[in-house]
Amino acid sequence: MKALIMHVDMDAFFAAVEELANPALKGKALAVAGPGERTIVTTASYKARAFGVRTGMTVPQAKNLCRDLIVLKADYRKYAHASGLVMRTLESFTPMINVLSIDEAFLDISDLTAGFGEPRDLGRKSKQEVLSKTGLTCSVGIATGRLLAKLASTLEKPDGLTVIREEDACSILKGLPVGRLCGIGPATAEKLGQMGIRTCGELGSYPLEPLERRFGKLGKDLSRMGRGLDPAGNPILGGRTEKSLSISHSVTFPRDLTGKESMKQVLLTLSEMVGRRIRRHNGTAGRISVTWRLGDFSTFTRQKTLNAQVFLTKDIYHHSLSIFEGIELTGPVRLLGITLSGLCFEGSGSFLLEEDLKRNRLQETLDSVNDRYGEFSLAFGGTIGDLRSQKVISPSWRAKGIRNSY
DNA sequence: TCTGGGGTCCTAGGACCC
DNA sequence: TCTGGGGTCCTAGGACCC
Repeated sequence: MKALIMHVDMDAFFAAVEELANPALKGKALAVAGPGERTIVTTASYKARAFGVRTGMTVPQAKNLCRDLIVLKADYRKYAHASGLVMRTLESFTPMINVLSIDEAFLDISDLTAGFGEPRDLGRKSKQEVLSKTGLTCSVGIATGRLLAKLASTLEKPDGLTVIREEDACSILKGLPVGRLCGIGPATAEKLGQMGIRTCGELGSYPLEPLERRFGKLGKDLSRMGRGLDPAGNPILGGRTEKSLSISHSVTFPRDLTGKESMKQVLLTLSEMVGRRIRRHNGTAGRISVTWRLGDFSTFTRQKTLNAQVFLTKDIYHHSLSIFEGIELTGPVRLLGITLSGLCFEGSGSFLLEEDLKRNRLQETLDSVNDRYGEFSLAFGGTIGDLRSQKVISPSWRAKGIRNSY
């Protein structure tokens, strides 16, 4: 028997949570924007969407379309809390759940429909439960695979419920633009277009060989996707918890910066931010990358594989700085970021050198004070407290793997 | 007052080793 | 007096996702 998958996608999640927290906002044209001054709309309420406001627009662009638009700064703590309620509610249906992001999850409901009758009844029941437990609406898609379930959840948004039966998949895909499938973005859609492929129907019936020649490994997946099948090797639902592969922080400056000196202060702050996160999870990093973006949006990275795993702010800063000093900046800098990778979560190990022991104790003291009184209450000289408002979603919100706690 | 921030996966070239 | 070939690690960049 084929697996039956349900995809649950919250409707205008951040905006809906804000409306719930402040009923005066209910039904208003609302946009939630990122941190900082040069920011974009991350979520628009449906009222705002009616004016043409979309995710990814700059705030001025959005306001141009909708004079009365209310713009709120994202408050991830609020969203994480609401998300926890949503996911726990879904988990009460089945442990076979794969949390895809803060507002989305897949459920394997293959063995579940017996108790709920038709798949549609189960979809309806889960929507009711989410609404009654959280006050939030979601859109649900049910199909024989993740690709189609995810597509289905978009077909009747908001507050939708769509079941794609196996026998109907072909007719739905026939005229559907390839870009509607999760995994086919603008670049791939453009390349497919050059081959004369515009719809999923055309993609599914296209000979495999030229697709593989053009796209390599992706070619086989594309062919499957055109026929409504999941890409090969898609992760299995309900697997073990996976750890992050990387931890990063970046900032876009209010105005492009030119002086390398001022950017070093930012590097130190970013080192502290990624360092605190990796220490909180008892991890270490074996690789450090520095990312910078120029005013023209060209983006570069330089990375360094380390001889030893690191987790202390001072060490992260030291290595980032050595990368940064080797960089020749060819213009004003818009964004600066640090990524830790080559992660290991088996603990920070023992401290063989007295010096390391002392530095680690100092770090633990700083971390515990910051834990109690808030980020950057205490920090090495030079960190910039202004970044402190830029809280992030905890790593358990990764777009991959199975959540185990909130 | 064009274009956030945090992620994953894939490719491709070079170094290096056997 | 010719330029094998596989495997692995490292690096930089691109595509895509929410």
